[in-house]
Amino acid sequence: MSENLIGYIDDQGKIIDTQSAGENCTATPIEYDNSDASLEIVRHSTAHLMAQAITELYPKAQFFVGPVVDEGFYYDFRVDETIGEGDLKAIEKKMKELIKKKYKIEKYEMSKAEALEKFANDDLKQKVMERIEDDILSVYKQGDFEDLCRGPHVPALRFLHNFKLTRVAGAYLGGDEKAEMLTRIYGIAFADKETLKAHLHMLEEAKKRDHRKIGAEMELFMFDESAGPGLPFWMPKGAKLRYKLESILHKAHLTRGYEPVRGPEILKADMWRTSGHYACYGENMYLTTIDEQEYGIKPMNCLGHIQVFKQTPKSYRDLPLKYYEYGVVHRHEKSGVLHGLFRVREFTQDDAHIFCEPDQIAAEVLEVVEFVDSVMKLFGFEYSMEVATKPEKAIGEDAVWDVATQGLKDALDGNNLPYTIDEGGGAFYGPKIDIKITDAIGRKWQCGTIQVDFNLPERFEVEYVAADNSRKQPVMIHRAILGSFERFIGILTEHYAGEFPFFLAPTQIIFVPISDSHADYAYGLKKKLLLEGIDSEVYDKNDSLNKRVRNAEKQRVPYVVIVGDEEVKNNTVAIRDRRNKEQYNLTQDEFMVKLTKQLQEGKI
RNA sequence: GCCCAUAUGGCUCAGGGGUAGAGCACUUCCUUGGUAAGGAAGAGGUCGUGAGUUCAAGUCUCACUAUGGGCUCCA
Repeated sequence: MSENLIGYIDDQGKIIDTQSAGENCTATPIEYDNSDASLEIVRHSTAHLMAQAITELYPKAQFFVGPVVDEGFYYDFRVDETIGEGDLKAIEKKMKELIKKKYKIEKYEMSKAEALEKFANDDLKQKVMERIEDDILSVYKQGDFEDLCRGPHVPALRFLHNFKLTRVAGAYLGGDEKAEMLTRIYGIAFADKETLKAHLHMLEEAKKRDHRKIGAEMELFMFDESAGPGLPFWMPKGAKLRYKLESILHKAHLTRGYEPVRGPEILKADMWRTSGHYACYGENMYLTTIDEQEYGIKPMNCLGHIQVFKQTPKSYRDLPLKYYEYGVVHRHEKSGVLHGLFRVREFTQDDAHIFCEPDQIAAEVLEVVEFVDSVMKLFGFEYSMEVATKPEKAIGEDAVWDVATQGLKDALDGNNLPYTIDEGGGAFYGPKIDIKITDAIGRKWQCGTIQVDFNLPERFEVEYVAADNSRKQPVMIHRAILGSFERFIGILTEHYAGEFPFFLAPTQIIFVPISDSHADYAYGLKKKLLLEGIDSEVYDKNDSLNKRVRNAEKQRVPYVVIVGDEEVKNNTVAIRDRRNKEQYNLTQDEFMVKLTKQLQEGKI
């Protein structure tokens, strides 16, 4: 038996640890390394080692569950003391001490009845066992420490050298908001020191891309305590960036047959009652009273678009009719979930509603999916799609839901587009396809969404005249591609680490005149560029040339352009191309052609 | 909302009971320099807010506010 054998993996991909496998196990051996199977065992055992250390430091600690997760492992437990980040070091130290004791990890089994008896004094273990259906339970033992556990585990503690406890957090027992809150400690483990170090380094690098940090450095956006949480302010640089993104999207909508509309920011509460928002979404809405009338600030833009649609009679010839709006919405998100631009209380959706006949749904959904794809390609994003089904709080009949849900699936299936299912994740008025983007540190964020809705047209008696002169009800497809400008710009910032492509960069060029006498030439160029829709700055402060070049370079601007006697005389520019890391000279005309061409790259 | 942590000039951070420090940024002056920090002088904070303990509080306690890490991944 190899010294590095820590388990086996059978034909079904199930991991069997050495404690469970017999002497003559024929399954494929798992060696101690950084493979997925190996790390799963190692991390699970490290979670146990941590629990053992916590038991020694906090003898009264009671443990709930300690699974392996995507990014390592955690253990949930209850202690009387409060444990902070500062306590992690002590726990790590204790873990290292325990490793030196060279315990073997042993396994034994007992009936569920015996286990219930054995852990009779531990209500958390009782809760764990409630959720287990098996009749035979296993217990793992290392030194004095015993824990009910399904395994798998490494044979001995010596395999657990390379770990790091990363954070301490609170977590509800069983993820239930109404349940007690336990303490959770997260950690990560690898098979060797180098990989652990590399992983921690990667996390550090990801932190540098954090849009909150870059947003402050580049003066894109800000929050203000006196204004309120989750309410972003756009500073000039951020507003320029946003304006560029909006412009790109405007054209993209117009060329795809969408028409702009705009609804009011607040509507009478009765309208929200009719729509179902009051009942299903009321707790997230901001309500106010004006002249003894209750009003609701819009959390969605649908109602405005419906009213516009209803204003004039519509024919089947008008369908599909696509209205779009950069709709500002307000939603009362729980204070604890606010997160930079990713989760705010006021944001602007790139929202559209497509009114169409039922047999047009598939084609329209597909067209939206293609729109999404071209936007994501423009920015080089990986994304995934998810079909979300009927949630607990919902309006409309099941049969209608089934038709709509199937419609979405058919549109994707028919075109071989991969997707997953999010059971119960739909909007209260209909099922949806969510488009999720992965951010710099692997978190997934919902951006675009496509939702089929039979309910609102019915509730608001939306109609069109069909070919046979009868009145029919259109289907509404709600859709957003970026989701919100706030979140999308946050993700873009991390994606590019602030080094936005030319067509998005808030400042596209910084001119550095060598001396005062060259400033006018630079200002002339700046004006010329502005007429082409290109933003530039002239850095003519009284600093040394070297310093100005250095500072300009640090601004994450695509081009730094130096102008001196040479350039003024020949009508040229000396370019420092940051993106391509090269320097070259161009005539003014060549320069303009190059830049206007680059602007075109932002077309979809 | 809940658990834990954090909160010092525009930014990054030091100071841990005796009435505030550094670097960068900012202002003025000198320097007019050909590609990553030239020099000098100066201004700016009562230490998130409010209470409390103390002869004395950024510094200790409590509350509040804001920010950060989490709250699906099932022995």
